[in-house]
Amino acid sequence: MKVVNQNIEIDGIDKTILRALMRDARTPILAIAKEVGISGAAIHQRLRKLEASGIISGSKFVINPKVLGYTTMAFIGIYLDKAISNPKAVKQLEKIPEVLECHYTTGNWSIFIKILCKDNEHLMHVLNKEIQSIPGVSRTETFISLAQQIDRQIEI
Amino acid sequence: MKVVNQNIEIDGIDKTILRALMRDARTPILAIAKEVGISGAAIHQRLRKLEASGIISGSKFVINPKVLGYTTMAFIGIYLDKAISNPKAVKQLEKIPEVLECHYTTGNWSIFIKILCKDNEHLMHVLNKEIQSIPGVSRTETFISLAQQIDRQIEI
DNA sequence: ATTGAAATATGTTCGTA
DNA sequence: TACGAACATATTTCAAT
Repeated sequence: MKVVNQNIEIDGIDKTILRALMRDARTPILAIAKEVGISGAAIHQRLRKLEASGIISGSKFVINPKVLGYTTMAFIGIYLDKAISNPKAVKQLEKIPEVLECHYTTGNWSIFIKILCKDNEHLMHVLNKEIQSIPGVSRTETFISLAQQIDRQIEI
Repeated sequence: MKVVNQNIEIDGIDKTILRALMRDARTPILAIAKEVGISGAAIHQRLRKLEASGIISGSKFVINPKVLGYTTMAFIGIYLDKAISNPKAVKQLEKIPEVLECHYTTGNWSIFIKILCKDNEHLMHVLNKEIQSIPGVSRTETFISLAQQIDRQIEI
């Protein structure tokens, strides 16, 4: 597990910087500087500090999967045989690009995943041909997302 | 529902551009230009086209919640009374910053959410005080994520 | 669609307070 | 920490192909 600095002091200016960049990673430093009322150089220096602290884990372009025809999101609870090691199953799941998230969870399932497919037919294929064929997968329970109402990061 | 252009032709160069920016939203255009072997101006023009197509829905700084002490992720299936309208419940969930995702799903639950809390105590508070107190919420089922192994976007 | 060059805008460094 | 000025890079526009 990666060690991260847990002793960070984030003041209001830092929060403004982070909030602006969480909304739009390309917000110019000088636009933020103008908003908070200090110089661009100071914003730049604070950004360096925030990066060093580990609080920023990267910046990403977010693509809209619907435009590419991916309209069917689903959550799948997976039951694994005792025999198979969970990490081995995760390695197989990593090879399936439709799997966007994978968690070990408490409760009945061994593994819980989020997948994104083009349509129900595609979902069925991934479920029956890709996931069910992983050694150790005994049973799955699928919940299709009919609509996503909230999608955001934690509040700073 | 937002209308998006479904008739997009994405060639290999577009894919290289998108993949670079999905990895790091601040990748310089000229670095991409060098990688694919065409001019910066051409990359710039393709980026404009991709933005106009709607395939890019934004760019974000990704923050590492662990550094802020948020270490407990959970998924919660929510049962709603027939009486309450689902959108009303969603409106209440929007007010809870710990709720990162919210879906209408097939299956037993009316609503399925992902939440991120500092610890189990915090999770219990959000569950018992914030979520259970929403009018119409009759019962919930909680699955705590012990570890997240995969977290990514769809492959381009 | 692509190019190179020019014009703008933005990011970064540094000496100083 | 913060500042401004100097400097280095990056983005954007444009006429031409």
